[in-house]
Amino acid sequence: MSITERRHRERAQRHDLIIAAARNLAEAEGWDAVTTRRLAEIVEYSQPVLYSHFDGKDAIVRAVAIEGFVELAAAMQHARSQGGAPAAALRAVCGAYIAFAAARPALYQAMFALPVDVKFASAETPPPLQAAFAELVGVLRPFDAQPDQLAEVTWAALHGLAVLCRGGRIPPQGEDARIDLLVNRIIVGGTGAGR
Amino acid sequence: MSITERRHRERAQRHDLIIAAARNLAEAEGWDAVTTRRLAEIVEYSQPVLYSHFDGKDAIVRAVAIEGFVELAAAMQHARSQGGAPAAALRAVCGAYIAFAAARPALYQAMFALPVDVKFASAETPPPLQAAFAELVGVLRPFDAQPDQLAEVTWAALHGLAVLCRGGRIPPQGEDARIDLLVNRIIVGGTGAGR
DNA sequence: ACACTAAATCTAGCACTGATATATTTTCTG
DNA sequence: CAGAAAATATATCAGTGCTAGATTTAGTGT
Repeated sequence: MSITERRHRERAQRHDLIIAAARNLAEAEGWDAVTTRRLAEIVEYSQPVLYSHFDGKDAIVRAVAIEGFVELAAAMQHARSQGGAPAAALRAVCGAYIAFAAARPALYQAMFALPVDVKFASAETPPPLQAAFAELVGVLRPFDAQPDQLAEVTWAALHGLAVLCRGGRIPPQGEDARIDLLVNRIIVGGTGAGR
Repeated sequence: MSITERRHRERAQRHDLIIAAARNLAEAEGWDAVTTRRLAEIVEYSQPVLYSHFDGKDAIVRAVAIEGFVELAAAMQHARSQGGAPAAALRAVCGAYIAFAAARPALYQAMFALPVDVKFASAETPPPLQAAFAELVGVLRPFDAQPDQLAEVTWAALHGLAVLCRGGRIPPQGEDARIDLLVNRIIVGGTGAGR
């Protein structure tokens, strides 16, 4: 059965190759340029083979999005482990979030704009996304007795900053100051964990 | 020249009819259902007439978005004029923003997701959007010496709440509590206008 | 009132999209 | 080595935004 194993391995490789192709193409030319035909051309197979790997184009985008959640969770965890004091850690995590969104706009777009069926706190929530959210909850715990709710609002604020800045709605140069402002409001306005 | 005048009037009516058709169709079936052919069918003209009114589909969406900005500005202004104390007014404006986004999801999507070229603080910013932003700046002035920056962050937070809630990322039932939390953090964490 | 110009509108079509049914090749099995 | 089965490719479908050319409609000059 070694030959069938090899074929299975090659199929798995091609699976990953399709995801990588979609991600690279989106990052280079935007998601509009990601068509099934261009993906097939990059992978050097015919177009319909994509449908033997994925249920459709949306499934490919969703696979890219999950890769993004993994990396975002890692970036937030890394930022948290670096900063020492609670306030510094919070600032680092927020900064890492914004930096991630700015550095990989197409990836971030796949995670939050394109698919409509990935929730935060649900049974079918992708584990990486749960991990990223938990990271934010953890770093917010010192500042509120209800860190879950605070994490939702903070995530919303970070997401808003990221998307408005990327869309050009908000000038990019003030982004650091806005993060400082956001973090300050979280810190000083808190009810404290012991309340 | 009365006949040409009538034709001009009819053209203007058709212009508005196209925008209304796009908006209604998007609100009823989502923006994916808004195609040039379906719009032409609704307006009961051939498809290419759309291109004598607009530069393309994006221009139609942008026209809908600008209608949205007008109504959002009005809603925020109304909310501000109702509330008395600064804190109550702020809460009312934030609530009105979220309510607007929740009540007209497709319209809100046109305003913030689809077109990529509408800025907040720029020369070519649509006046209604400037007005809406100014409304937020005004209601935030009692709470910070730099209301512009605070308004950017607040808008980002509101936008994030709206879009995450709509996307199902965040459970809808806690939205009011999240607004309360956001407003509280803005109020108590402020540096004050006179500092 | 009629021919003629110009504007408005429509028909037909292009290149492209995501997706699928069918044909063809390749691989495994008896 | 023949036949079954899996994997891949060709050809095609309906639908998209958009546009060139034909056609109808309206306004003008005589």
